[in-house]
Amino acid sequence: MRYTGRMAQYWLLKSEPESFSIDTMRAAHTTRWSGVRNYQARNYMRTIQVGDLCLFYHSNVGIHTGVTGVVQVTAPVALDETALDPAQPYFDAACTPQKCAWECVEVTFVEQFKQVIPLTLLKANPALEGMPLLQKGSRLSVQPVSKKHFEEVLLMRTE
DNA sequence: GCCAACGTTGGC
DNA sequence: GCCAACGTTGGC
Repeated sequence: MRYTGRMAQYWLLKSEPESFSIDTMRAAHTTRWSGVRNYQARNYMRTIQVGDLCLFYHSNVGIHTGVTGVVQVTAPVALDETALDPAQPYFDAACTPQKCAWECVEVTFVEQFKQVIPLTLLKANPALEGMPLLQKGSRLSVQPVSKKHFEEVLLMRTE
């Protein structure tokens, strides 16, 4: 798939596949990217716009760690309702429907790579130098990706 | 499972 | 507002 059209911004969304994988994402087709409970990640989320493209990253899975696909933002940032529900793991007692720190966007599945692009390969690619994901200590589950780096990652996929 | 890096909490 | 203690993330 090629990406053309309006000027988009690019992001990387992290998920442990045990809790939400690219397979689940593909099956769901569309989902709200809920559960982000970090202010810096939340701040990035607030600047995400409909049409923006996101690399889908599997974290914390050893050699399977890496970029697994692409999703696209299909609805703007809004209240993360999982913060209001005491039954949810991401419940936040400080949140009310009127006032809540946590927000999320809706994303829609675009593509799943035939093979994961592993973190080791990303790190070995000089064209990805400076990518926030590759910085030491980088833990943000929502982080920006430059157009150059986004396109470079797509060049590394097998499909 | 280890542990470095980072974030949050709370006593003072 | 400082900072020690604690909790979480995530690569390895």
